[in-house]
Amino acid sequence: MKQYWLMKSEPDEFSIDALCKVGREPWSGVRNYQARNFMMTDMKVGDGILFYHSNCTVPGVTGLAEVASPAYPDPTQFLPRSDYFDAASKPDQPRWWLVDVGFKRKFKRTVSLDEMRAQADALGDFALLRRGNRLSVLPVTAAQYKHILTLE
DNA sequence: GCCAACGTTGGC
DNA sequence: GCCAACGTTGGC
Repeated sequence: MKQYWLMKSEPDEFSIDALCKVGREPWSGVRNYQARNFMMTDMKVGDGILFYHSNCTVPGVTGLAEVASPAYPDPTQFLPRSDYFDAASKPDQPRWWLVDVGFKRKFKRTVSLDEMRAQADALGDFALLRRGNRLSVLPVTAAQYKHILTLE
């Protein structure tokens, strides 16, 4: 059963255009257990992803991607020079896991957070719209995914 | 740059 | 196990 997800990225760090260019990217750097668990245990190759730009002028969904690999340990946790280094994580029992994300397409226009808020009735309970939500990887229902596509 | 919300850490 | 302190996220 195909599932759907929303994954946030700061466009200054890694935008939908950057993903388009490289085609596929290991989603490294997630250091939140809830977000990790989604990648580690729930995501399956081929799952759909809404690519979301955060911390920018117009936050919102800017394109589509897909889960392109099974989960594997995030290599950056073992790199002492990395911002994402985690001294407490041991290679025989990695703490942080990720999946590769593959580019599908860029939206013609951004479906903004404002627009999605305005569609709260149609979208129903949506983790992205919950107050104070800071999760960078979150589940989306098939109905929500479909509805957001109609807003493009 | 501000700040509310929230997760994590560590002392007790 | 509680909770204050602290760090981070992310909208504005």
